[in-house]
Amino acid sequence: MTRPTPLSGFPEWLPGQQIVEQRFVERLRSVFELHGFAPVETRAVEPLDQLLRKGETSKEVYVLRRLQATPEDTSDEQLGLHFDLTVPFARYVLEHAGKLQFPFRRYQIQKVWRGESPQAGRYREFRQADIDIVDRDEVGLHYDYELPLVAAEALAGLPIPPVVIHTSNRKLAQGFYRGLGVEDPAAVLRIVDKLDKIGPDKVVAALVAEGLSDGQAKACLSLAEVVTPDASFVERVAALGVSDPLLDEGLAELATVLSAASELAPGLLVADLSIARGLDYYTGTVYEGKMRGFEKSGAVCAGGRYDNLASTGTDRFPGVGISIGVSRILGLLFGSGALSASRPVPTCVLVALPDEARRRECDRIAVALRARGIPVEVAPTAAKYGKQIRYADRRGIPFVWFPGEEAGAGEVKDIRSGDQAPADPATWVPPAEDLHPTLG
RNA sequence: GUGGCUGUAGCUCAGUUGGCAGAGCACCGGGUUGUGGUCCCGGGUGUCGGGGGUUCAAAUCCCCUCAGUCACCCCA
Repeated sequence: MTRPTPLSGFPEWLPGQQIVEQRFVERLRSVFELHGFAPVETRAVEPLDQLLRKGETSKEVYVLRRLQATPEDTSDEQLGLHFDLTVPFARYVLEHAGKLQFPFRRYQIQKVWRGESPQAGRYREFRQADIDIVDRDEVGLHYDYELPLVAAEALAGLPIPPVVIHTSNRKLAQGFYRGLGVEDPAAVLRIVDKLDKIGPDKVVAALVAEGLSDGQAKACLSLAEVVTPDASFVERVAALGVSDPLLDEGLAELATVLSAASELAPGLLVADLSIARGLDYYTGTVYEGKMRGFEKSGAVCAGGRYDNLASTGTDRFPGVGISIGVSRILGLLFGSGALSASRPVPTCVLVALPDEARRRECDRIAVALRARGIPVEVAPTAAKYGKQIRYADRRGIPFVWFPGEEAGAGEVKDIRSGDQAPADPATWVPPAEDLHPTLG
């Protein structure tokens, strides 16, 4: 048996990192629930036609197939692993609409799969944390600022660099391009989106190469260069002299979002009219959150409004949502050594074992401590005390408990300070910050 | 999916025109029959990412492949 090698794009964390991820997810969940979002989990697979209902995402989807399937057997052939949590949620809403109350707010924290080529912070299997609100027929515009603010609040409570959510509106851009007489708005969006990467001159050149006139290209660039912390982008766009009803609609929507956000949580959202990307089901507001110091590594959260994702012939459930890239954030910060747990094991106390014959006595000490919620393990062997202390030290376990010569007369040592004092397993408590591993 | 760079011990890396696989840190044992970290002594712990080829001889040259990374594409 040769040693297994990693699988490209399928990261696995070490225990210390897994502890970080769990703390991280717990934090997100608690903030989501604080805002009244209900938990949902969907199956890992969806019918392929559900996944591909919108846009050209087929190349990203992993398809499921039974190993023993005969060529004639196509029963599973239509299943694919979900590549995000929004499409499965839209399906879930339609399927359970009769049992849900609208507007429906849910959070969903699960892994998703995409057949992309991996890079730093970019995986084929990764965890996302989504919040979405859907409603029947119409979903209120106020949700367009509520959701990014909840996501920002959840992230702000974690020991990570600040995240700023860049916000734009698909209608605004599309209306602008239409008013300008541009033929292929999608191509323009793709080019304009690279502004921060390739710079204004190359953007104009690429737009001209796409068939735009010099004037059109410069107008598109001017729009993309608009970045404001509040609703003042409206005047900036108006000054560009393009008029179109869809543009006006987009401007009004984005203005509502930005004026609310700049008042409720200054600095978390910026209007950035170069933001164009994201999955193709977005129809209005779009978000792209960037983490300070990691702007080049792409968005750490993203989302937007989707008016047409969930609809049967008669019912329509528009929604707005945002997705936090848990694996990406963790991968980037682990890679730069900027995030770790205070210790790679949950254990708070190691009960030292003086003699194998006294193991039962040590077990009783452990039981007494655990009964009060203190994570404890008993030393694996009756090695020299020096080795047992080192066992704890290597794992970052802060306390070693030494049983006394007589039952109940033990001592506990803080191995960081070396302080050691008599203690009773029935009453001793560690400092609150040592009870469980913390993020740092 | 396309292209560039990289891959040697747990980690960071050295390894000459092809000639016995190395260093620092980490780790293990002992000094120290029972309270660690310092210090001293001892130990290399390795399919040189994997497979194939050239050669008397390959970590070194060639081909393929896997992984990491960067750019593109796309995106969390």
